[in-house]
Amino acid sequence: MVDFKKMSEKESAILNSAYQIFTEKGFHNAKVSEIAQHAGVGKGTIYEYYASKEELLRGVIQIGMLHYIEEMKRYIKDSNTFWEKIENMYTAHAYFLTNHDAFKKVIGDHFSVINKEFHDWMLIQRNQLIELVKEIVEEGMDKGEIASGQKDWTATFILTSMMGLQDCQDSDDSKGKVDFVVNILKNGLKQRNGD
Amino acid sequence: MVDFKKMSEKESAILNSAYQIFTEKGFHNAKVSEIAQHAGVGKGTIYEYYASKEELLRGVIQIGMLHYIEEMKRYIKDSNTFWEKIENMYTAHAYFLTNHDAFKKVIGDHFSVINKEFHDWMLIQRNQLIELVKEIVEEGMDKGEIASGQKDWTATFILTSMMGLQDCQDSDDSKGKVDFVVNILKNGLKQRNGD
Amino acid sequence: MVDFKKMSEKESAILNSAYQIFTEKGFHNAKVSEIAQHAGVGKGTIYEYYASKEELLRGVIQIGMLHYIEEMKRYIKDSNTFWEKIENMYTAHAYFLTNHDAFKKVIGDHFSVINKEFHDWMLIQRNQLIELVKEIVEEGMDKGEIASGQKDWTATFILTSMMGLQDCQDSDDSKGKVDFVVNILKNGLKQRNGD
Amino acid sequence: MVDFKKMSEKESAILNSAYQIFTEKGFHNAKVSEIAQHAGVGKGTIYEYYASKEELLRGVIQIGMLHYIEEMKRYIKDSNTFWEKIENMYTAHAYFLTNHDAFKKVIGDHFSVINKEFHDWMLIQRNQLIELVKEIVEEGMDKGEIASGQKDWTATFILTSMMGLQDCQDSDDSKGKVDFVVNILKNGLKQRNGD
DNA sequence: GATGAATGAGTCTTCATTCAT
DNA sequence: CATGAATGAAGACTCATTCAT
Repeated sequence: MVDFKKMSEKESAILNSAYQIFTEKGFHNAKVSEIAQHAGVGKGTIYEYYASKEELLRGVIQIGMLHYIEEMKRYIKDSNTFWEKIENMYTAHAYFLTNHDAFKKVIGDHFSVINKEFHDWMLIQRNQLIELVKEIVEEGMDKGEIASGQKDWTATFILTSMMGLQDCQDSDDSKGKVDFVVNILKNGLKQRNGD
Repeated sequence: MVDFKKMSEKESAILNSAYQIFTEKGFHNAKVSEIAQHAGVGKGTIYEYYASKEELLRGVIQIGMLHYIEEMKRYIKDSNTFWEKIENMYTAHAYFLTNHDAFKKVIGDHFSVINKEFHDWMLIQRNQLIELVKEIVEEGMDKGEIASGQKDWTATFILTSMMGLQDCQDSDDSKGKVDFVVNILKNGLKQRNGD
Repeated sequence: MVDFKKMSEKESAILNSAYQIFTEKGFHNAKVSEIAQHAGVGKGTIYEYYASKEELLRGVIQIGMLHYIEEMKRYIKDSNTFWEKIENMYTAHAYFLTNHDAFKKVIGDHFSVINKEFHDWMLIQRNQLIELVKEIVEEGMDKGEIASGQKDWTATFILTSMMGLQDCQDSDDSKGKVDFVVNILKNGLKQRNGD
Repeated sequence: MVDFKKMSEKESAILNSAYQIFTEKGFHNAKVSEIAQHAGVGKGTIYEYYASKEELLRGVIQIGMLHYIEEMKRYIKDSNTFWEKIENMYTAHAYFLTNHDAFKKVIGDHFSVINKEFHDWMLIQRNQLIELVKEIVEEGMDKGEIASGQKDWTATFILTSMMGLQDCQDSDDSKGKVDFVVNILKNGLKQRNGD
């Protein structure tokens, strides 16, 4: 999955196994002994390279992030226009996630502690939200308030944009950001006649 | 923080304390005994209401989610146009997060297992990404490729939009979605003369 | 099962339920709350009659023992000869155990902590012993060393007699007792011509 | 007490300590930590060898049973006649119990949950029974219905024989067994003139 | 008397970490 | 360097018992 240069074969094996086990089970449910076994090394050997389980997690994430950002930069390097860069960056992101699928779980999914039943419940909640937005989108498209097109993607885009509002600090700040984002959306989604 | 009707005072206290401790320390580092103490009840009392620590987490998240979605619906109810709805929804989201600040941590932040030092490192990584995008944005604005304005917000918006690409399944799917999103961005961020 | 006079209906219900639950699950795995529920009373009510769970167990056993001994005496009362008495006593014992089947579990079976798999293993061990004795018995019958007859019962009888040797204190004591018991067996099992 | 070959010193120590603590306090009142301390090992070490406290109990009993049966077989091996075998078996049994005194407690005594006061009460109950039988025996000897001799032992033997009637399934079954056992007794205990 | 919500002492079990080999 | 047997701190969970109603 993740390949590293300048790293002993053992360390590389450890990091790879850690990556896999962490992504599969989550940090707390992953056992050092399991990682060791998976890597084909002794438990103690891991501590030759990493001072603690947390240090190991950091190793995994660092490697992942470095690769991610490197890849991002590599994709952008040969682009000239803004839109080329953005498009390439997005492509790199999508590509990275597709090929390092599990990685996002280390970064984003902490629900491994939760059983499947509940996880499904969470998705239902999320879907409720998406449905809510999809209805609004559908109505908007019908009335011609926004450009017709992929309803699902549009709803997802709207929802995703909303998630960017996480760091508002006060009412004014949030008002400003909401305006800003909604304005972009307005332009982005409005009826386009030709282009 | 979270207020519940139809719930014994004790259960409400437990849920509130659980909410607080979970958001402060993360699920795995939160101790049931600590939650009990914080709620001013005995350890055993928690188990009268919730069969396990996980069940308790679910209780916390469920309540949070229900409130979140309820609030969302309430804000939208009296809106007529698409853009009113969207704006209100965004406002509700920002408002909710501002007022239930810690909640997003239960849902989105799993880095509580990680010490501050490392957390900072993560932010630096993230900032690297933002800086990368900010540079692109700046250049784009300078060259007139996109409308001038809030550089930070624009970069964040671009980054956030990118995060919505998480569920691509194959190369074609990702290509389509990238195109879709970039197109919206193009329209959303392009030079607007008049409006 | 067990009926008691001079006892409130509630106490009687509690004792009966305790008897049942204790015999089903063993003392430690029986929960006071379960007994209360089974008896149709509140948990606290049990403590009105019995100071503790142990006290309750004592109540159950005492009642059981009293009945057992009473019954024994009742059966013997009208017998005249030694052998009538013995026979009646044995009959009473067998009858009691058949009708208070579970009671012996409280008294004799402490393996409720052990899962089925292991319990079966224990029985196999016991059977090994019985088989061992049965072989000896068979051989003895074939050679005419003992009277022919029920092999199983004979083996069981021999084994049971052996169990009576539990309280030997030293080598001499045990020697004496072994001699004593074996002598009775010799006479009891030897070829009988006529009777 | 129990000696084992092919077993690490640590495991042997654990098993011995478990044996001792279990026999002293009973399974439920024995604490794993206490066993560990007694064995001079860490609590966790026990779990290196035995998956659970129950597994440990099984280990203790299995070893005990294996030794018991082995010893039994060893004693019998060189015997030729039926009565030699029986005598040797009985001797082995008595010997085993004398030397592994506590073992019978793990197997047969579950009253460790009960305090001394009550345990004594139980013995009194048992003695009542013995007294009852002793009286009958005495009378029988006086009247010449049975051979004179050790009254105590005779009473115990009779009582022990009775305990073998535990597995009767119905009235007929019990009748048959009672007859069978009483008949052996009749022959075993009757007046022997010469021998 | 009767109740059951509340309690918290008590224990098994896990697992990251160490260190002698 | 590599190992894995040994460790013990830490914490979820149980359930007998209490006591206000």
